[in-house]
Order: sequence, then structure tokens, then C-alpha cells
Amino acid sequence: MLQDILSEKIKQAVQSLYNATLETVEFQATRKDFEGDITIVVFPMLRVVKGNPVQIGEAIGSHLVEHVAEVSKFNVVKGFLNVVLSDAYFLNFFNQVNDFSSFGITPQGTDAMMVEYSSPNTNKPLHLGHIRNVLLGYSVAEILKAAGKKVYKTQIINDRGIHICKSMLAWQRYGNSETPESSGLKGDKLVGKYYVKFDKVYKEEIAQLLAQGKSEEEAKSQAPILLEAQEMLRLWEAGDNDVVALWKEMNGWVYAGFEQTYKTIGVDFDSYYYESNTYLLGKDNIMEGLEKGVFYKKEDGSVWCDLTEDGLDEKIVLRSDGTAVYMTQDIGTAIQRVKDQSDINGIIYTVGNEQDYHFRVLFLILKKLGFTWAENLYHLSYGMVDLPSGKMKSREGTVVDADDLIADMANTARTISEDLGKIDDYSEEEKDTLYQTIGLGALKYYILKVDPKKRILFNPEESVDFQGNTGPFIQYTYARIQAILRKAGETGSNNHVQVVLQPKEKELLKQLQLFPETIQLAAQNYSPALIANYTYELVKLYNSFFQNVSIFGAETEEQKVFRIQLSRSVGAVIKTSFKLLGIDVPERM
RNA sequence: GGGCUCGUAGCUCAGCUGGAUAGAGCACCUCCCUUCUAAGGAGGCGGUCAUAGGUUCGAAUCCUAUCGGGCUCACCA
Repeated sequence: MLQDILSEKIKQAVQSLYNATLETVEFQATRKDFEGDITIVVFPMLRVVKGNPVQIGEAIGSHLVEHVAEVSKFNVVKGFLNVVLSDAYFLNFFNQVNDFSSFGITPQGTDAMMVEYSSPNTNKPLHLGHIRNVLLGYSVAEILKAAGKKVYKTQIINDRGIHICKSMLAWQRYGNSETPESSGLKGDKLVGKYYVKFDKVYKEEIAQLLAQGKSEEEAKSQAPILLEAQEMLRLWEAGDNDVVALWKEMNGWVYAGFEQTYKTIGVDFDSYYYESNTYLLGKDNIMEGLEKGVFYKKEDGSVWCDLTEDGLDEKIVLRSDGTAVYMTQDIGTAIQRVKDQSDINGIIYTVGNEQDYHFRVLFLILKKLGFTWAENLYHLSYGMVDLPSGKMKSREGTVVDADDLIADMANTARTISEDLGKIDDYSEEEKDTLYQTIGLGALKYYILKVDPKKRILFNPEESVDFQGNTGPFIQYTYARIQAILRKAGETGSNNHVQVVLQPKEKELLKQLQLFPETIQLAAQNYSPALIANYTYELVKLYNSFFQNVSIFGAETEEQKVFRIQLSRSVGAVIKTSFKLLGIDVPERM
């Protein structure tokens, strides 16, 4: 890499000029207002070399021009040494990469990670919050793959507990044997409908009890339908045949519905874990930890972990009756996963930031238990998705349904596309696919371009905006590049061209060069937003170039070939970039 | 109350391990379609980087305090 070479040369220069040893050299991109391609910051060197920063910069600059072929010019402003790199350097970089479709992608190594995302409840359809979760998890998985990791995508499904029984009970009472087939409803929607029904009846019963003079607390705990649901849960836990059969059937509906939504979004999983299977896990590990002294037992028999030395509190890991709590289960599940997939040495959990504390504790406990892979646990924590009207609340019906939202986005894409009328020769089917691609592109990009840990304000009107820093804008640029390539045909596919670079062309090459670094950085920080922002910068540069330059009317044949190659490369990088974000890219739009 | 986290232009967001005059998009105003897709491009307007201290050659970035928003502090999951 250039920085390594320069860094070495600069150290040599300082050694020979000042007889001083430099630890590190600080680089940054040169600001637009100054001439140069890369900037060396002189200030930090003052610790080792005494003197005037400008003079030191001048001295190092001339040394570099003399001794480093890639450096053609330099200038010094205050403590900043701006270095101009030769066209030959950039052209050489460009010619060395013979295939931009795999540019920046590290071949898969042996290091394997597991990424968990989605993790829904089986009584409600997926909503906007799940969309953020799923997009983040999937994208991070793709980014890690591109950075050379082997990745297993997984989810844990919360399929047990009183809330499932509520849907089941309401369906039994009011369902009239309604099935997804008979009702035409998606399975998850059907089950969700009865969950809402339960809540409605429950509220009515509470109101009645209140009218009879009960206290609010009494009313809430004594409503007949709730008692019945609790009885159902008891039967489920006892393995009652009828209850278990109904549970299986209704869960099956939900899974089919979820699968359909995942397919529409374009995400998938390598394995599934169900809480009904995992909730008993972890107890043995607790007992082992107890022997090792990681945990301790209180008089009532409950087991705890003392984390006060780590600045946290005491945490219960096993109830006094010996049953598991949430934490027990998560400890067990993590250990189980490593058993199932022995090559993984780290797990990434995509879970909302309301569970920040839970994961801090979980990771700490796993470390205390002495697992090596516990060093590589990461909570991909993300903020809530708020609406302009405030928080999404299922009780107030302000939840934005995932399927509805995607359909809305596709419809908006249709309206805008029809106005433009550029694809009138497409068949209806082709058009539908395209609208879906564009609508989803808008939604995914809108969500992924912001820092995961920040809350998102989801403004439906703004999210369907197709101008500026949006998915469709980037997709559009890609489609335009494809138009150029179609027109160019086979022109100059492998020619090794030498041209004089225009400023914008040089900028573009610089930006392209940054792509591999960006992927690595995104993988280290688990941040799709870095990829999104990189791509937007690239596209802006390309558009500006595209606007001011005529590709087919270039002065020389070499220039024309070069520009076509450059377009092809930018197109390939956009495609890779969007693949990492889980966004499709259309050939025409 | 304790802990975690966020606060950058009217709005939505970038700003990498501290670096030069704080960057985009939307909105508003001016221009540019006879040339490969105008879902585009060029320019203008717009900022006490929540506030106050501190650390140093240098702070939106690091530290402390304060204010404001969010989350969390269950033998729930």
C-alpha cells in the first residue's frame, strides 16, 4: 500500500535529515482547496524533531520527490505537507485491478463468526423495527464475509410463553377454524389478528370488573380470559397433546408468513433456534460455574453472579425454584451454538439498545466462565425507529407493518417511474420487479445509511424521496452506467491505456482505491453506514464527471476507452457495495 | 436516584485513530436537456458543532460538570 511505502520513506528521510527516529506518520486526505492527493501532518513529528514545521515539511517534501517515484510534486501549508502523486501511480493502480467485480473482497479464511438477527415473537407480524434489525444483521454478515470471515446467519425465535397462548385462546374462541388458506391472510397476520382480539376482550373484561368495584390490580389479574390463557400455558408446559398440536399448527402459519417477508426483503438464515428448545439450556453451565466459583448461592437457593467489581450489579442466573431465567437461557444458547458449530469464535447479536445492559452482563459472565470465544462477542445495538408522530406503539395502532411498508415503497416507485416513462417497453412483470427493487432500495438505504446506535426518525414521505443521498439515486447511476456499457459494446475491454488524467478522473481513481479499506473499516466497526457513505461519495464524483465529460466524444480513442473502463469499474464497485448492504441494483430504470 | 447512550444548518444525516476555512441531501433562490438516462449537473442562501470549564501546538472529536431527549436498573422475556 502507498501509505506504507510513504511512511517508510518519510521515516528514512527524518533519519537522514535530522538523525531522529519517527514512530508513526500521520496521513490524511488532502482538502479540496489545496493542491495534492495525500497530506502528511508534520505537527506530531515536532516531538522528535525540533524546529519549524514548515521548514521540516519542505525538507521532507523535496526528499520524497527525489527518492519516491510516485511523488511528483509537493507544497507545504502551515504544518501540512501536501503531496501530489503522479498520474502513473493512479493509472498503475487502475490497470493492476483487472476485475473490479471482486475488488476489495478478501477470500474466505478460517475465522468464523455467527450473526444473530431478527429474533421475532410469534404472535405479531414483523414491523418497521424488525426491518431495521434484519437489514443491519444481514448487511453486517455480508460485510464480514467480504472481509474474509466465514459467517453463519442465525435467529432465535421466541415461540413460547403466555403471549403465544393468548393468540391461541382467542383463535379457539373466536376463530371459527379460520386458516391462512381459508381467510387468504398471511399466517403471521392471521395470528396477529387474534392476539389483538385477545387484548380487546381482556380490556372489556377489565372494564366490567372495575364496574363491579374491583381495584385495577385485581381486575387485571382476575379477568377470566387471562386466567384461561394462564391455564393454557400450564397445559402447554405439561405437554398436553391438544394444546401442543394447536401451538405447532399456529406457529407453522407464522413461520410461513415470516419466511415470505424475509424473502421479499431478501434476507435469509443458515440456522434457527427456538426458545421452546433452548429455554432449558444453561442450567448445567450454571452448575459448573457454581463449582468454579464464578457464581454463588443464596440461602433461598437462587444462584447469582456478583459483578460489582466490574462496575455492574449482582445478577440472578437461576431462580430459587431451580428454573431458568432469560440470562440462563442466553448463556446456554451461546454455549450450545459453539458446540453445534465448533469453528465459530465469535457471535454478533443484533438486538435493540434496550438490551444494552443485558448483553454487557451476558458477555461478562461468559468471559468469567473462561470461554475463549467470549472475547469476540459483540452486541450490534441499534436505536429505536420513531415516527414523526412519536413512538411506534402496537396498542395505539401506530405500528408500521413491514409488508405494508414495502408495498407502499414499491407503489411510490411505480408512480414516479410512470411519470418518467423511461421503461415503457418493459412487460408488466418486469416493471413490478423493478418497482420492488427501487422501493426496497429506497427503504434499505434510508435505514442503513445512519449510524446503528442512533435513533431513526422514520419520515414516510422523506424515505420515498429518490433524490440526493438515497438508494434510488445510486441505483439510477448504476443503470446509467449500464446504458453506457451497452452502447460501448466490447470496446476496449482489455486495453492497457496511458492517458493524461483529468482532475475528476483522478478523484474517481482515488475514491475507488479506498474501497478495500472501507470494507475493512466497516467490518471492524460493524457499520453498514460506512459502506453507504462511501458509495454515495463515489456516485457523486462519478455523476459530476459524467455530466461534464463526453465519453463517446472523447478527444482520443485512448481517452474514450479509459472512460468506458472507468465507468465499468465504478459500476462494479457500486454493485459490490450494494450487495454488502443487501440492495439489488437494476440494469435499467 | 445509579448506569448506558444521543444532542452538528429550518429538516434528515456525514465528519475515520484529535488536525487546515465544519460537509452532504431535502427545503428555498439562479442557471444547464439537440450529445451516453435531467431520478442528473453547476452555483447561492443557511452553523455560538446543547452549555460551561479543562487537557495541548491544535478539540465537533478526549476529560469533568450542567442542561435536554432516549433506554435501562424484575426470581419478565
